[in-house]
Amino acid sequence: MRILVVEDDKVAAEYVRKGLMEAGHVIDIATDGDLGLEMARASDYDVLVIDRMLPKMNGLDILKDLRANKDTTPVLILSALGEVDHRVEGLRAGGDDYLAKPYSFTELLARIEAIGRRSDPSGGVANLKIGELEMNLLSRTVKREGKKILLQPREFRLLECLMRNSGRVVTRTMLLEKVWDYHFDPQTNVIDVHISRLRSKIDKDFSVPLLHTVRGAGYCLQEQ
Amino acid sequence: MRILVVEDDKVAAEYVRKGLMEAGHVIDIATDGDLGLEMARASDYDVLVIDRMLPKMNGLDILKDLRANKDTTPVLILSALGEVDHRVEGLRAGGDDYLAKPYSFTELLARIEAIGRRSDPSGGVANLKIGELEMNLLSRTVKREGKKILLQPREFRLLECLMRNSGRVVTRTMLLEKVWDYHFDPQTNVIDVHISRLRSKIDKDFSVPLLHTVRGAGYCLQEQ
DNA sequence: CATTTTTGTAATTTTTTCGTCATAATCAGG
DNA sequence: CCTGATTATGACGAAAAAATTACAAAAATG
Repeated sequence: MRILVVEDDKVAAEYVRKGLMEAGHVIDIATDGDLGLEMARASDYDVLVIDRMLPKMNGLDILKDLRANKDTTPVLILSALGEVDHRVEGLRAGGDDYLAKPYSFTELLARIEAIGRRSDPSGGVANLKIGELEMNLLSRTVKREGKKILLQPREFRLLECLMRNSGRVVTRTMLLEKVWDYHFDPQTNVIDVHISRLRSKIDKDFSVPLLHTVRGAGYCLQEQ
Repeated sequence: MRILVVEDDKVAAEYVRKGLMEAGHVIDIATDGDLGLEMARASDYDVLVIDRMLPKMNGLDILKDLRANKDTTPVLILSALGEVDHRVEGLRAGGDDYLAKPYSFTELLARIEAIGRRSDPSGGVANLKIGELEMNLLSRTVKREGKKILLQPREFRLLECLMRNSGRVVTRTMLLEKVWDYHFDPQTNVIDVHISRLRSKIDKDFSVPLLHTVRGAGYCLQEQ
């Protein structure tokens, strides 16, 4: 795939370029917003990776400009902080997915390939679905069997993380990192408490549980 | 995988240990350079994670010493300073990868698994299969003839070890090392008990047994 | 600035898992 | 067909992990 990375931090950009090249893609790098927009317009990329914070022109403005001109190239927005509103903003502006720093390269690659593979670029609404359980990232709503489920912000992030990794075990350490931004062990049972609350909302009133505990490791969201 | 972490900051080391354990690996920790080198030499690890700055002996010196003695175990170098030349230094000394602090745990895990996979390509397979018996490492589930089998954590590790060595006899000593992380003989029949439990789950309800006893030696998982 | 909502902590209960022991079964060699 | 050694199995209780509950702190809201 031809990928444009708009990122001002040269070390980070170089690192991403190297990794994506090894994965068999062709990469261009733009180090500021103006250049990024110009390159995105001039050339036909399969995916754009845009940092939210950029010199000269904000990442979201590039995205809005492109979308205003009917450009439907899939866009992945990188944001520095995992704040709730900031994460949705990228989608609102027309992004196809977002990723909060610090991310692992594996994750970045997976998401780039996911949005690049998507057949209908226009319908790039961020929707996650496991069995009868659906999550819409844009409207921040969750449904199971059509019934609306109200989640607290933290519960939403927890479920989002589990849904993005459905079918695989998400360890406690990973949850702390992805959902709480903790890079240490808080020595409390925050996770247990929130899992319990989440369960009472998404599993309690339904016949088949989706959220399974994996003792000694973490949790796994899966059908059956 | 068996992983040695050489890191003097005990809190950081404990955090990494916990995370890697949840991810299903066996971890040893060395809190200074001398000890790290000694342990790396004495035991056979799949991956070494070495902090660059250490008391008693520099991380790079450990690495150089190992490489000078033809030890090719994959090494991931951790460094507090993310500067480019340090990265090059680490790689030049024989490291397989380099990660600058502060890093995300997810990224550390991804890299450890990546370099571990490089030396043992079979290590990265998500599914193990012997005849009709299947193990999914991502969701940590086991099936035989399509039927789900619930295993306890220790039973799962036991089966994983047997499956990775299918067709070969796995000795009791090997099982103690890989499954229990015991480096001594517990003088009890733990293994027998767990083998018995495992059998009752994977073989009992099926016509052909897969788990065979090899008297005086150990056990062997095999078709027929 | 008061009120409501949301989140995190701590205490408690419940569940699960593990290892040991006691005893039974099986095997191999004489 | 014994016999000693090895392996198999079942049951029990301690320990660990996770679930739940109630409450307090913190954050958001108007």
